[in-house]
Amino acid sequence: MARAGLTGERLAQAGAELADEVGFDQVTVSALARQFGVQVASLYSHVRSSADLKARIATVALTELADQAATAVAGRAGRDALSVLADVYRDYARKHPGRYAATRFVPGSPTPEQVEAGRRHSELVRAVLRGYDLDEPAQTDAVRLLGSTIHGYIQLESAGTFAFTEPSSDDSWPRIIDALDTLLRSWS
Amino acid sequence: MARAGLTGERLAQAGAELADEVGFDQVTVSALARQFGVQVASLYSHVRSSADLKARIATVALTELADQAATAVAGRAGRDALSVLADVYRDYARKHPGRYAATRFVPGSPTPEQVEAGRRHSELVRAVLRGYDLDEPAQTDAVRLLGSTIHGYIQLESAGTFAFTEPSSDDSWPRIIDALDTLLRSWS
DNA sequence: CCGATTTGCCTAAAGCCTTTAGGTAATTTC
DNA sequence: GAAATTACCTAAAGGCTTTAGGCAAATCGG
Repeated sequence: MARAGLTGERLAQAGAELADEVGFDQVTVSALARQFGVQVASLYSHVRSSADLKARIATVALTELADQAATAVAGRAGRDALSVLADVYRDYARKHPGRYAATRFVPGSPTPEQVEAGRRHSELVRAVLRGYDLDEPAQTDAVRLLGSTIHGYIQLESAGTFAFTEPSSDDSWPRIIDALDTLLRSWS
Repeated sequence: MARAGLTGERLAQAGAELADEVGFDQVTVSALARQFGVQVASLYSHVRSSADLKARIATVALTELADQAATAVAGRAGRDALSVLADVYRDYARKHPGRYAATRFVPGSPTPEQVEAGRRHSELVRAVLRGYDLDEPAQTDAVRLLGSTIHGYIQLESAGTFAFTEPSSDDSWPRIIDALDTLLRSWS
């Protein structure tokens, strides 16, 4: 019998694609095995559990997102950097809803890769904040504010909370980013 | 055989309590049946499906939260109102993590009760914003900003994102609310 | 108050998902 | 080419969801 060539890597990658197609919650070890035309139990040689699979998908997404954000922010500062960073997150969430949902998956204790990815993300936000000259602890407050707002907006938007009401969500978004920029500029 | 006296109402209520104890994701029709000392299939006379049960729990939580917020905001304005409203959400999330998680449950199409509860929430935020004199569309933008930030913060905080780093999450929170107050005051 | 209807809870069963145990065959290593 | 490793398999147990069909308790009409 020919082998499918499964590895933890490929499963996480395929799981990420599957998540975008059917939704992160619908990603199961069974569904993934079906995709590879393989028996369910076979995947358990590469993945410890269903939660482990999801954690791996989360890592894929978190890393991919950090890479894109890093590229986008490079060479920019101030309002420009802030806007581009926020857009990367939002665009990623729209393009890869399953992967984005995966980034919210928190296993009991995060893996080292996830901790590292998390560090990269907050480091990027801090880089953007360099353009606003804030001291500690204000800088940490600002990181939390930006993270909360951007993530919260994406979350509510994708839940449909802003749909069917004027102004459109697309119109509110840049104005909210503008407001954050103003706020950071005058952070007491 | 004595009857347990199940109704959709009581199941939703018990489901909400169970959610706080074991986590919203762990609330299953089976677990609930076990709590009532009743066969699983019996619940299906009162609840259409697992998703229906979760939607009912979401409605319970959304309504409860709107009630508390309405009480807290009554008779307050400006920064005071904003701060109290935000605290109600955050305290509710800490006290009732399962219920709060339930508020994020979005079934395919929301029930009329959920739509109504959602309307109440945005209406409350609008009431708070009356203290800041904003015209449309700025007011809607501001509603979205506040909703995103408050919800986003609670979400990240409960995921542990802010844990183990200085300043404590409790310290950042009021400063972020302050910053939002300042921002709203000077919304261009 | 009693028979008829409704309603609440039950048993049974099928389908899907997770996870473990233990086996066979393909691949790699020496 | 033999030995060791690795990839995938079959089997099986246990949990959750959901539907179908049945009995008994509560309620209603006369």
